[in-house]
Amino acid sequence: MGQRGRQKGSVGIKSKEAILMVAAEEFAEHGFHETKVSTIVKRAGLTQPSFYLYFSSKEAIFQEIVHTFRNKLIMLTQSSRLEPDLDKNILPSKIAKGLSGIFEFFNDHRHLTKIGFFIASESEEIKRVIVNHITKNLLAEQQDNYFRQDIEMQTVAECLIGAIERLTITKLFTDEKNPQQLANEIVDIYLYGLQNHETN
Amino acid sequence: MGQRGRQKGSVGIKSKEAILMVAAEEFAEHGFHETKVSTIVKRAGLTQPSFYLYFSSKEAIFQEIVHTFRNKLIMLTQSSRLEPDLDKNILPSKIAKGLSGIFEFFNDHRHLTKIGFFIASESEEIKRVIVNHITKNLLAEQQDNYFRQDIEMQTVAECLIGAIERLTITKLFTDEKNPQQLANEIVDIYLYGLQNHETN
Amino acid sequence: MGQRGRQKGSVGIKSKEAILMVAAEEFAEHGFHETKVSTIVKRAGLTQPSFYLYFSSKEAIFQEIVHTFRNKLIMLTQSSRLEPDLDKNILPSKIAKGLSGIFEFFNDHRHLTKIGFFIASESEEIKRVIVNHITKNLLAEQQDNYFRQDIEMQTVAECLIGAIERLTITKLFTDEKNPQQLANEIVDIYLYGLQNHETN
Amino acid sequence: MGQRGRQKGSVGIKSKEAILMVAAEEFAEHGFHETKVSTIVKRAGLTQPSFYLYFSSKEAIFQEIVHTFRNKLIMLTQSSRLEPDLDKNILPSKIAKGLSGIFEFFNDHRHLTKIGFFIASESEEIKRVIVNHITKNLLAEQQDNYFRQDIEMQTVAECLIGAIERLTITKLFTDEKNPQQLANEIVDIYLYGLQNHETN
DNA sequence: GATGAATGAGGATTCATTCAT
DNA sequence: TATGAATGAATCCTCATTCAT
Repeated sequence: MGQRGRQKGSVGIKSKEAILMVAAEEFAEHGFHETKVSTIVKRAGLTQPSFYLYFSSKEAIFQEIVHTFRNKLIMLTQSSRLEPDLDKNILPSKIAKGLSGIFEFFNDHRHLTKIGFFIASESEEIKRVIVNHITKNLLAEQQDNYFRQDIEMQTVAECLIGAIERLTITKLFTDEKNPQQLANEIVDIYLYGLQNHETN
Repeated sequence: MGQRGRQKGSVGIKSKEAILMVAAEEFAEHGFHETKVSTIVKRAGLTQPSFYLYFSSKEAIFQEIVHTFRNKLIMLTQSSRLEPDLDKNILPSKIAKGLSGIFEFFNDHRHLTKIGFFIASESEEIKRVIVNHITKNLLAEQQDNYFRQDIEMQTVAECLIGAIERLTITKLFTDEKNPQQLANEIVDIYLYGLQNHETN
Repeated sequence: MGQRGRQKGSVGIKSKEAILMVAAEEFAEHGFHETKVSTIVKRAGLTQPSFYLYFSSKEAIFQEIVHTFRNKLIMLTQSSRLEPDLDKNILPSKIAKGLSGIFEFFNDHRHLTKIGFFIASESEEIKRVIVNHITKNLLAEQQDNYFRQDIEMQTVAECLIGAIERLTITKLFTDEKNPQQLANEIVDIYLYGLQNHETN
Repeated sequence: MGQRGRQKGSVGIKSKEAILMVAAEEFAEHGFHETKVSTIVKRAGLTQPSFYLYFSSKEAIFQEIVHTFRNKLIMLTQSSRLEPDLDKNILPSKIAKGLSGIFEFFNDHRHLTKIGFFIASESEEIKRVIVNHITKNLLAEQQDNYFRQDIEMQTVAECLIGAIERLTITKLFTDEKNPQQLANEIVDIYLYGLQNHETN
């Protein structure tokens, strides 16, 4: 009621979502080329022409998935800006919270993450988005003297993304550790370093 | 007469190496599926059947490249075992040396690195090899009390690999930084952390 | 209650005519195969299933259009029979009138003409209809001694149709000349020939 | 001997020609869309991939055929320029010769003619080429006073092409008349007209 | 050691058409 | 009278791979 025109009914929406869901899984698991449209539609309970009712091509649905991931990720980072003037004692937990948010997000969207972070050719650009975000936060904190002044923060951000990436694959997606744990460990390592202070 | 059967002469070797070289470049740049045998041989100045004189399949040449990378990498790690009982003061430079060795290696084999580290499906396994190697070294040093006792070294190793990975792509392969610089920065970050010690 | 079953109401008729109109245009412009049912209905403001409410197939609507053209054309030719015993002096204008009638008709039904005369596989047969008609008229006039006796009138008729065809495309449909002009020119050429009589 | 490099051997040439031959026949008989690549190669004794060894697409082979026709036709018209200063008495036979050359050509290349003259979308442009050629010749003769001065020669040329077109289809390709006959009849009609001179 | 020629196998995409509402 | 949703049936085309020389 109130909705008119070529609006897709709920049935169509369901079909489209079924396709998207299956496609994400297939792409995540087998990559772009080894994923067949025929497989996607079969698993979604449809036939090939139906696929083209909702997506103009295999390339298009892949892009749609990548963009979904990218957009969600950008929203996540934007909602997690560190406010300034925080107490130094709670900085670690603040950072941990940000990191665990990312891990949480990855955990909740495993297929999307695999695609957008590891399979898509845009993955480099997507990572750059987060690196920039992290860099910005780190620089602010560095200026507030929370961090050492002699470190290049973009490099740190790259290291962090790398760490996140690896831990996501080897610990998070294998269910060995949860987002909170991973965030804490990263904070611990990156904030205090490996050096043994006691015997220092 | 001294040569029997499939013994490859120098001409054949040259052809094979031409193919391998081009293939590595193509695979590195376009990935496995988007690299066509026809392109490889064309660029190598040969024809398609010749390809199969040297490699049983496209899959096979890809594997050969991946294994070359893997083996070289393993050799590298094995040659860089940290000897025990080192002076704490030179530990950082020792570690940096190991890291810069890795970066050096990656730098010298950019195509292979892209393939073996980012494109091959075995890349996870390959990374595991290095992670294990690094972990072993870190554990030894941890037991020798050089490092904090409360940190899980495998996690550190994963972080390191992630950092190496990212910096390789974003700094090394873009010629922004050289192996030595990257190694030093990593050591600095991971050893001492971001924390501002002075104001601590 | 007075309407039973498939009786088409005025709404349906309008839809059908909208489809026919668009279809004629599309077929005329793009030919049979390059015209898509989806395009027709979209332009007619309807959906694909509606199309099949009025036409059993794409082939069917095409045929309907072709037959419409064919029938109209036959009606035209039948209404333009030359009455016998006409004055020799007005023969040219009589013929011109017949020809201009044809051009007029083509001009008023450009889409139909393109389809029925140039696109439909039945176009040959349709042309034969006119050729026969023209031949009949020519023969009558030939017997009445208005025309040379040593000419095969069917050949003349074929030539005329060819001329009409070409001039329709290149002069009429490009709005370079009007039906009357074209008719006159044809009469002039065919009746008196190219030969220069004065210097003869 | 003397030939080196990527030159196609005679076998390949034969295959390509076989494909071309069959394709011309199929296109001529069934049109572009109803002609399937699969049919062409099957009839040529090959498989589908072989088709793409010689032609980049179905569209491409069609174009190649059309261009072949177009080029041959242009060569024909260029070789048949009417020399000036001819005797008025032999003008008819000169013109007839030119026409019969065209009919001859069409007769020798029936498939090509059907494609290039009736099926290809470029057919209009191709006809324009000949119309221009004929127009040029006619104008020259008109200036030499062989023809009436009060006739628009481009219109005549269009009529001639139309006549040729129709007679080709209905008389030549049905083997009812031969090129010479058709040429003569056209000359007779167009030169002297239908008018009965005797009773004039 | 090399190639001209050919192919098996498969995959994306399109389009006319229909079903259920 | 009309449509959202779906599909059967093709068709073009690609690519790794092989055969015969």
